Amino acid sequence: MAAQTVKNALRQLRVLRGWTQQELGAKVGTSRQAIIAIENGRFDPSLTLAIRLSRVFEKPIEEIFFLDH
Amino acid sequence: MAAQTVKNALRQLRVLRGWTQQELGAKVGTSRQAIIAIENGRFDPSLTLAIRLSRVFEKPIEEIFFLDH
DNA sequence: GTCCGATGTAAGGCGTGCTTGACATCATGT
DNA sequence: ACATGATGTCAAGCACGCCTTACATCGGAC
Repeated sequence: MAAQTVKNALRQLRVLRGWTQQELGAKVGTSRQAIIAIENGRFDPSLTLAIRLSRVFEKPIEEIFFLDH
Repeated sequence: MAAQTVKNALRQLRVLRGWTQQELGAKVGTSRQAIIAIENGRFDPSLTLAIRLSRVFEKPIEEIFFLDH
């Protein structure tokens, strides 16, 4: 089953900027489905993708992704 | 090909603190071999592991892992 | 010269991250 | 009624992250 261990603020940040999932995917060079899966907690992004996301949102990784405990 | 796309300052930070690879692995809950592979650029850590590493080094992820371009 | 800690590599295996393509739903607009 | 855009799901497939076990090397201490 999978399941993510990291929570994230992707959807909130994306909607705030008025971007669609497809637009965000294009910005960071990944697929629309990958964005959906990450936003909905089906799995965690790779470190590479997390860094790209933090760049397009102009926020440090620690303010986008949260690991419990 | 594989190969990492993210460069990191793990070895430098680890040696500065006088930790062995095994000790660092234990601190972040991973194996000695995984630490070696990451330090030597055989692959990138997962986001979860990157966050754990940033915590034991008490440094933001951006100061440990570097993505080109 | 031998032991041991630290580092490194290799192989087999498993779950996950991500891809492409196809299809479903719902809201909005015409 | 129909089209379109945004979101979501599913499935097959591939590469990677990480594990365990095992073995090799090198340096320092005795």
